[in-house]
Amino acid sequence: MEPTISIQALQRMPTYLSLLKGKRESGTVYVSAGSISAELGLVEIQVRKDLAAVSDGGRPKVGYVVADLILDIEKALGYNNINDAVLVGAGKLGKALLAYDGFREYGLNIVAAFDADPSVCGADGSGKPILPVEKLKKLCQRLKVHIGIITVPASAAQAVCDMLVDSGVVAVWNFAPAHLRANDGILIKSENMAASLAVLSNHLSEKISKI
Amino acid sequence: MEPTISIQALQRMPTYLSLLKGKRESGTVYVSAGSISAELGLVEIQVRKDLAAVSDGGRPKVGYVVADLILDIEKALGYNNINDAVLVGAGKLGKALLAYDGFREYGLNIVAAFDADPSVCGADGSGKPILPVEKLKKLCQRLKVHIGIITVPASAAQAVCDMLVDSGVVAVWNFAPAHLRANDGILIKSENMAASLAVLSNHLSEKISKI
DNA sequence: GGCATATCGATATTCAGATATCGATATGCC
DNA sequence: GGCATATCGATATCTGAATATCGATATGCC
Repeated sequence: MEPTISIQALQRMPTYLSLLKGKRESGTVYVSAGSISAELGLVEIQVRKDLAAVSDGGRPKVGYVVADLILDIEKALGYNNINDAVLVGAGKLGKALLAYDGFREYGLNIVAAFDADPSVCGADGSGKPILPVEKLKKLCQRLKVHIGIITVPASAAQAVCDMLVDSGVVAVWNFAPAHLRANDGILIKSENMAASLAVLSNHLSEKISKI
Repeated sequence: MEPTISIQALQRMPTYLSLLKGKRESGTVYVSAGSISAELGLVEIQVRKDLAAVSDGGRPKVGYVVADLILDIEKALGYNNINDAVLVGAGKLGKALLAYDGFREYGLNIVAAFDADPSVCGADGSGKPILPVEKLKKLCQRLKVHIGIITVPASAAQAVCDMLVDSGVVAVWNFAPAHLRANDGILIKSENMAASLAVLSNHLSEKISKI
């Protein structure tokens, strides 16, 4: 194992995981790559290759043991050790993410939010504190936080990113519509809605023009 | 033109657009692929190839005319004609998107939200109506809405997707952590946070294990 | 126990996108 | 006007992911 899974394969893992957990609930013990692919609308080959990258528990004629496969995937994803994260930018989106507790399932725990505007600081409805951004570095270092979530306007995003990296963060989840740069070894994963909209919009304009 | 731009290139367009608009504001008239790449931290080649896919206005020694380039990109993306959209699932995320008015800039206008739960229906703080899901099809057909946004739980996502397609939607923006299927010609763009988290988490577990 | 079959794993092949190379062209200086 | 240079566009190579092919192996029936 440990053959560095491709990004795309990694991104499909949560889907497998969710399907497998459903199967486990309903008491299914074995599952084949073929049945998974049929249920998810993917091609069998891809499922098999993805699973091969994280597990070697597949047996011909039988398939995979559901419970084992779940553990293998979770291990590959690192969901076992819950990761603490900080969030910077307590605007609308920031607060929505802060209040959303579904991330725990994926091993993510937001411990605190930060904002440059002191008027929004204080306790949030979610129970998580919103702190002045000056306290960011200290808290990250004290709690050994390695994940930072950016929900500030685009213009401030790069500065916040630098600040996070300086505080010891090695994985950044960026929701600002900006292209961020950081040294090697720092992973930046952008949730760029503008980029998605570009794809949708382009598809639509091609589609409509054909009508 | 019209050489079907690659998805990845499309997704980079909003970044270019935002940079270019900044330049236009500040009165810059010409811009070269090299300077763009430097400012965004990309490689020059890629910028040139991306721009070549949407514009032929580049002149040696001079570069591109900022204003023309903006128009070319917007034309390729179809931002000129504002697209109406409906949103299904007026939960936390749904309401946040509904209230966010920044999408207009990208040519997207959410006209109404729908929910299966009648108790959340009515007027929203945003001024957009939240309607019972039974009215979805009629409204889509009447207003010729072609974009649907899904913010329901994963278990309901596929059903909602089918319903949208049946109502005439050809581009689906999916925020549910589920893999959706639809006929050819229907574009499904998923904003899968779980997938992103998988990448972050995996990076982190590899990183930490090395320490 | 042997054979048919479901299913996996390993090894090609193909494809799309990213990167590199090189020639072409417009500008500006001498 | 001619030459140096910035910058573009076209073509070629490389890389990584998706897809296809085929042999290997475990099960269960006869």
